[in-house]
Amino acid sequence: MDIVKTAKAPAGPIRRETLHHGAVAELRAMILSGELRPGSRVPEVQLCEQLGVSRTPLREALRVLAAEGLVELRPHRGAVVTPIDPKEIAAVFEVMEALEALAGDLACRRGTPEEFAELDRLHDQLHAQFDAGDRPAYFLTNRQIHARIVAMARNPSLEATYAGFASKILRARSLANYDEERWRHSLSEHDGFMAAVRQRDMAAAGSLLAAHSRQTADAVLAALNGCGSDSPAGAGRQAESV
Amino acid sequence: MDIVKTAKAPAGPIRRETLHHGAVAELRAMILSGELRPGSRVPEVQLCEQLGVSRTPLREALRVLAAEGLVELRPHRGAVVTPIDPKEIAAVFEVMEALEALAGDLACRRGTPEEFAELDRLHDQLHAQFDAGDRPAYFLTNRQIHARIVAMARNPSLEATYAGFASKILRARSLANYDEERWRHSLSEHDGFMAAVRQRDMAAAGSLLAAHSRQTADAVLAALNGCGSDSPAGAGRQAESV
DNA sequence: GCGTGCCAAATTGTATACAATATGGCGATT
DNA sequence: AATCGCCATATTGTATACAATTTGGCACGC
Repeated sequence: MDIVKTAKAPAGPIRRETLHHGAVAELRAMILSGELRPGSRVPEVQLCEQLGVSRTPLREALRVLAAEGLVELRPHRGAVVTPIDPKEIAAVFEVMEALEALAGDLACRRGTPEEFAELDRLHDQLHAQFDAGDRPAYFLTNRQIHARIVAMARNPSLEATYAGFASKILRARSLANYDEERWRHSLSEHDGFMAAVRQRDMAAAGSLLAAHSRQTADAVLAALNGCGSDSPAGAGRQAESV
Repeated sequence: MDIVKTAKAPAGPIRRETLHHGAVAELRAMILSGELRPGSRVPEVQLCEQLGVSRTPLREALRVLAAEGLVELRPHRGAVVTPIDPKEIAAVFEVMEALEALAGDLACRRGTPEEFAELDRLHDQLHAQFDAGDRPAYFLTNRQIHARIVAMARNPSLEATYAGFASKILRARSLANYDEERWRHSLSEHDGFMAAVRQRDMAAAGSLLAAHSRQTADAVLAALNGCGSDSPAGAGRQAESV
């Protein structure tokens, strides 16, 4: 077999960084984009030739993703992409709510004028994309706004934690697009916390962001399991997903 | 076809853990206990024979710990135990405060009577250990109490995130023992939030736990900055650490 | 016909061998 | 004598080979 190091993977060769680091990025993207669907098994050798790397760096990448919670490793049974468990997503949103509140508060305290202006620009863009009915663009801008707010909090630990939770939510959301009414309501919530942010009202911005997260949680969870009961008090048992 | 060995007993773990999984646990313990000091390099081969494993599982373990933030990997330069950065610890505490508040709130909503009773028992034990002047036992019980509260929140994501942050704080605290006055004050804070917890007062428990976390942060950060930036070797200054 | 025990194939877990890169020392040159 | 450049060494990054374990199937017995 000819191992051609110059072989270009379709998604891009991994050259500057180490192979396993690049493999982590590739695999994470594949999981978040849905290319690797939740619950699907992940045969090592198949991914090896798909990414153009050997088993060693690929396995190291899988361990990292397992630590992030995106895949699950079962000894001697292989790895599976972590299934979307409504219970778990509910739990994630519960923490996310607190993180959003914290981020909103800190962002108001620590953001620079330039950052606030950038936030305003993105918010206008969000409105334009809503008016244009461009859902994908809207959601991208939406994520950028929230990421921007978190960055303004000047807290790398918060930023990293937030990113991890956001990725799990993103996977769930990709399975559950919510309807027009929720979309409109989401935009009005953005109007709300942006008003608080403009006034540097830490308390209001935090609680409005938390409320926005809670509303999003309700919509996503409703779309996930249909019944959509918003009772956060769940039983302690973990439901095994199908 | 069913072999009875596959019984899933939560308290009866089969020692089927893979080598890299065990290596992760070993290394994490070594880092948290301070056996591997912050900033020290981590030569692979040396650890290999020390742990009795080959390089492959060890490297996988290092990747996992790097994802957790306990070690840093520099390409072709080896791994180092993540240094204690006061800035980072401050950031960690900032998030921790929000997590404690959330945990306290949820624990009041979802804890069982047995768990509340257990909490009371641990709290009494804490007092006894304070009266006995047994610092190590006190801090162990302290951690157990907080872990118990987080468990009562019935949120695995919160629990995992909390554990990660707690481990970083633990490393910092091992370098910085705080004084008698702070110790006494810490106990009174425990009295405070325990009173709220007993009454299932979610708001009070959350805010008091957050305040306790903030006070702890002040003490730890003060001790960290007092120690200076770098201590060459473990001087006998910290007599009762851990 | 159905259940049980064993066996073979496949896949993962581990170890070792090879290649690439960073580091420290040595010598030549100015 | 000091500095720059090169090279030897050591350590990490990667690939492949080997061992262990699970799983599905099959023959045998009831």
